[in-house]
Amino acid sequence: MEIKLLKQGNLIPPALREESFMLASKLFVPTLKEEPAEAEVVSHRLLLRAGMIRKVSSGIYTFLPLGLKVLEKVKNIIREELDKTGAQEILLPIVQPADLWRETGRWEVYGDEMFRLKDRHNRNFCLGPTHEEIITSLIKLEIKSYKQLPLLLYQIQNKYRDEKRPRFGIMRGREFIMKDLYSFDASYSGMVKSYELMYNTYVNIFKRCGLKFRAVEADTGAIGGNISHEFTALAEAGETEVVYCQNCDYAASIEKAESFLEKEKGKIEERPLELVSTPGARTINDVSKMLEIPPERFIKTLLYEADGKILAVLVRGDREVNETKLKNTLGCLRLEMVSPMRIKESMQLEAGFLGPVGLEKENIPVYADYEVIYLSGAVCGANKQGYHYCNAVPGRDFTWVKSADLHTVQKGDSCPRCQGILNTTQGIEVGQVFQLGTKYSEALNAIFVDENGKENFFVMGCYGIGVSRTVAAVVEQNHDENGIAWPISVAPYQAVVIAASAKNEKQINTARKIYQDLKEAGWEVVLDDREERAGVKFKDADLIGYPIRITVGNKTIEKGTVDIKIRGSGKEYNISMEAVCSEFSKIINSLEKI
RNA sequence: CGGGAUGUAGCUCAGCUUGGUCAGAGCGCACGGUUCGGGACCGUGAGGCCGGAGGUUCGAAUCCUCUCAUCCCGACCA
Repeated sequence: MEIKLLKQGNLIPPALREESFMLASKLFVPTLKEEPAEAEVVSHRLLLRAGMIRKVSSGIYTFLPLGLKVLEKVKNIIREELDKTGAQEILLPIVQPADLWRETGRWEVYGDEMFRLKDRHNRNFCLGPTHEEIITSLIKLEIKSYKQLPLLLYQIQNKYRDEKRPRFGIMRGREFIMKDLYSFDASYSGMVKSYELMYNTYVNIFKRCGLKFRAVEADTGAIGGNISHEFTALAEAGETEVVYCQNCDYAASIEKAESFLEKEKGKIEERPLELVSTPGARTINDVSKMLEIPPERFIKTLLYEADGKILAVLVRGDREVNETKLKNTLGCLRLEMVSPMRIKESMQLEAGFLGPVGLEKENIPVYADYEVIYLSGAVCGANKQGYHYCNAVPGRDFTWVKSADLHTVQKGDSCPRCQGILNTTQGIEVGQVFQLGTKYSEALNAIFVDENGKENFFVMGCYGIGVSRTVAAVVEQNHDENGIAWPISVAPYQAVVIAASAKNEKQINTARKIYQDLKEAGWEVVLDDREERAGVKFKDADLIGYPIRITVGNKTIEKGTVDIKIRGSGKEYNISMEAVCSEFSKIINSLEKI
């Protein structure tokens, strides 16, 4: 008997089942009046307070109904734009065998950041931090001919990275949702076309999500490949620094950004090397003041340990070493600065007195930043406690094994393209696109046959969007002191209809009518039917961030009108009840254009 | 992984220095009443073995040791 009922779906009354999702009295949206103690950044705080997410463990979150709705909106925008390009959606597994990762060498490279696990047979697996291996092995088995190319495949999937320090809620989680797309082409030129297609698609996707963003040149990091761009949503809370030119369209991530090399800037008349006593001056600033020579005429010497080998890096005194560039120059896996303690123990010297002169005798290879080798008389440590050299000339007084771009660009530097002035800004990296080439297809021996019957490696690209992070970025850019103000495109619902007093039958019936009309017209609307005071419902509406709020109350009901308030702009309209549906469409249209 | 901090009611916190009516407040929740277009008010009530384990003590939320968790800064990172 019970089974029969279940089959017929009669256990829940149809009316309740249908409506409970859109009645505020039934919606599972636990809003918080007070600031959660655990949250620091705006998006984290507001997503918690608006009842959209809850923390389960550090960096691991549950999405509640409204949070999930937003997530799905973003996903659908992504799907729509990608499907337009001919890309096809698939779903790859989260649990992946270690063997596959050993083939590309990344089982080792990924290190502690990878969640690893064993099955009951003691075989090694990981929770996928990314999916190049698994998709390449799929393509290797299934795609044989150039006639099947190009192929664009994507998935939206949970990814796992055991971050050393998860933070900022869903902005940097250990479990997060990502869209990743992989392109397979028969040639490099084909790959570039796929890359450009994706680049343009990303622009459309992030525009539709209502984000202010920039596409910047980026380092390729652990994914590998040559050319890459990051899509960075501009936000104070962002963790990545972006460099851009005030004059031309050059923009790059701080890891990648270069500055124009001003060879003549450091030129002065060469003088003989001079040892000067600088007791107690441990920093460049100290010595600079003591000798009255500006920091840009200093050479900063830093010791690093790269894959177990000690080396020295030289940058100008006013510069910071860019460890990403250094890593790329050295081609090493692990890079760490040698601690001042260790320097003191092994060289009987405080780190502040390190210098390049005589380092070759110590068998320490020297890597010099380009800017350093154009200095024609610099101050540097003398490798002797309490002493510095003046007038050190590169090539004359010391040598180096390699010179390269090793410094981090700073605000005010010159643009490498046009020599305009560079500026910096903070951002949230919401997407990144890579030209991978054949890195993975070679490692996994993934081959197709071309039109001449010859075997070739697939030429690949990969393209990621942090979906959950994008949600956080949207909140960072669209909020005020009262809460979130969702762009219409990703809002969990387009509107809320509030009966100022739910106990007033006339009000609640009118509100219900408007709600049903809008719903029938195809809009996503919530009816706030809770028996709360109006203020409570307004506060919640602002916090949750419904783009449009329709209020039915005593102020207007006698006149046969309702109030419509736009969350983003704060604009209010008083319109007649009959016109609600048509006005609503107009308002939505105007909001979509913004 | 280094540095700092915090764990007491669903949430935000007080109490810990000086061990003994210290199991507290506000919000939230339940019930009753008054209110009703910007997080109202009054009353009543439910709810916590004070993160966990060990120790010191006649007695521990409070002191000591260990441990776990969380957050912040740094390092690290598609």
